[in-house]
Amino acid sequence: MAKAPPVDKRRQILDAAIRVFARQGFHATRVSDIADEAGVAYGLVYHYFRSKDEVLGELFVERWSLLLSAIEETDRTDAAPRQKLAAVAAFIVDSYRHDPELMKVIIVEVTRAANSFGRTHLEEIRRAYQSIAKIVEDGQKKGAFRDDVAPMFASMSFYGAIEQLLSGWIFDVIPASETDFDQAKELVVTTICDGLEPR
Amino acid sequence: MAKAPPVDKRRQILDAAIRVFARQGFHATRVSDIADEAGVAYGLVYHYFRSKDEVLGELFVERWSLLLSAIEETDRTDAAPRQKLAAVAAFIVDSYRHDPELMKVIIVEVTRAANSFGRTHLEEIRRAYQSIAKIVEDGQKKGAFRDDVAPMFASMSFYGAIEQLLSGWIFDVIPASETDFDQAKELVVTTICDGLEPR
DNA sequence: GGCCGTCGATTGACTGGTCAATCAGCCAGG
DNA sequence: CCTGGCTGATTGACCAGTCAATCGACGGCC
Repeated sequence: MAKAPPVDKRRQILDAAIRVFARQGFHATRVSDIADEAGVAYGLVYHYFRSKDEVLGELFVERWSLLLSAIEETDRTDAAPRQKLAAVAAFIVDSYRHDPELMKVIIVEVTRAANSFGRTHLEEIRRAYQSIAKIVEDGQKKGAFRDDVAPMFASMSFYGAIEQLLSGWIFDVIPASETDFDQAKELVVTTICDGLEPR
Repeated sequence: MAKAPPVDKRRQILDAAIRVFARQGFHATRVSDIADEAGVAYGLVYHYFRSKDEVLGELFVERWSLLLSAIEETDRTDAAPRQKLAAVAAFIVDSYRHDPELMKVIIVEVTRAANSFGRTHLEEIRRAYQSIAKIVEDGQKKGAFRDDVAPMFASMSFYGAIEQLLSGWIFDVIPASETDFDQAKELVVTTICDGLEPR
């Protein structure tokens, strides 16, 4: 018999951590909560990770590197700048649609918590802003975007708008249905590129 | 002799808390840190406040109610919708310029930490979004704004963009000089109202 | 004036409970 | 029988919140 695929306990712990962090928040979860949720002994968490922080760090890095690749990948495309922004927005919104718990953890505990834990990852977060800024800068060179707005500034506004929407969904401030997701993707881009005032 | 104005220890504690929270973050500050910074005995903090949370809560409510009034006040004005948004942006940016430490604490520990502490104040936070949404809705009725964007959605994008800029300043992701502040006020409004694409 | 009682403000040592992290071994598969 | 994934009781540190004691301003009373 082929040896039973050994359940990957490390993965099991990470997945359990997503659920528990999403439910209780990072600070309020004890390492024993993670172990219990994973159906694993307390000590095993420390066999695979040096600390509770490292568990969260791993979750963040896993997903953030995907985002970084997605942005940079998109930028290499020869699509119109506006389309590139649309692709980035779609990727982030779809990430949330696909795995809301993980995105909640990343946004709430890392991205928007740069003071405590996130400080460690500021460099990676900044890199995402920078990549989006590059798309904007490129659009300006091509005359597709007005050039009186600093690219980094536009990038922050764009990303900030998206993250605020995710936060709204996460905390039930605004409704979150499938159609809301699709509209959101489109409307962020419309808002940022066309503006609120009629053309 | 008029009796010397008794130093208001309560205020002294609140002001010390702003400094310490801004420096170390809420979770990392011990109540003794606040007391030390205020030059006051440990127990006195508990004389004036029921808990460490209540200290932070007080700081938040004090300032957030100002923001709320400012937005609602602005809305009562008969200025153009775009001008109203500009006024709101200016108020927030100026709040940061005037007292960066307090704004850092509010944003990092409450507004962007809705999971842990901020949950208690979700209602007040939502009210700010709602008030901004009202300005947008009004603008749509007057034909000043396109009406195919949900007001609440536009509001979240607008506020999210501003908050992201403040976060950028707070964590030194983007430079923060006096001229940056002034430009930011203007550019958020330009971006949101006119869009990035040339007219 | 001098004395005393009251009461809120202030002090800081102490307690109780919580958890992250360690570590001494267990056991299953080779 | 040996290796290393796995176990979970234990330890040690940390800290929020309590509380009993002291201080000092003020007013009433002789």
